[in-house]
Amino acid sequence: MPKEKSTTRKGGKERVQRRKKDPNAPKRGLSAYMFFANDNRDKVREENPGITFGQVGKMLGDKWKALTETERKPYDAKAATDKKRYEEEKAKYQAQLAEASEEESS
DNA sequence: AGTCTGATTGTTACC
DNA sequence: GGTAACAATCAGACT
Repeated sequence: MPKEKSTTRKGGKERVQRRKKDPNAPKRGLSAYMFFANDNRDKVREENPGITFGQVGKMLGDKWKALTETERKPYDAKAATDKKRYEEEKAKYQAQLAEASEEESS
């Protein structure tokens, strides 16, 4: 493992729309957790009717890690698929940059 | 060359 | 509409 830095907002401040140097911002693909949540959100809520987001989120994360790589596989696979999608965006995004640069040469 | 931070993604629930 | 923990992630910016 590279580094175990708490992915949690260190400052716990507003991390909404920030730094955006990308012209067309190729956004990133979804994370395995996103797909995991997509499949668990309704399931967790079903077993926990009336559960608030705070509980769902924490519980989801706990279960997420509870899963083994094998169980994460399908989710990771989806994440990888989404990543590919992002790759296309990134490719186009960079292609546009190159094009713009070329035109700029004019 | 290597690291690290910042930005982004999606969920639900509430104001 | 936006924000809040939850986790991943990845690419660009920085040293």
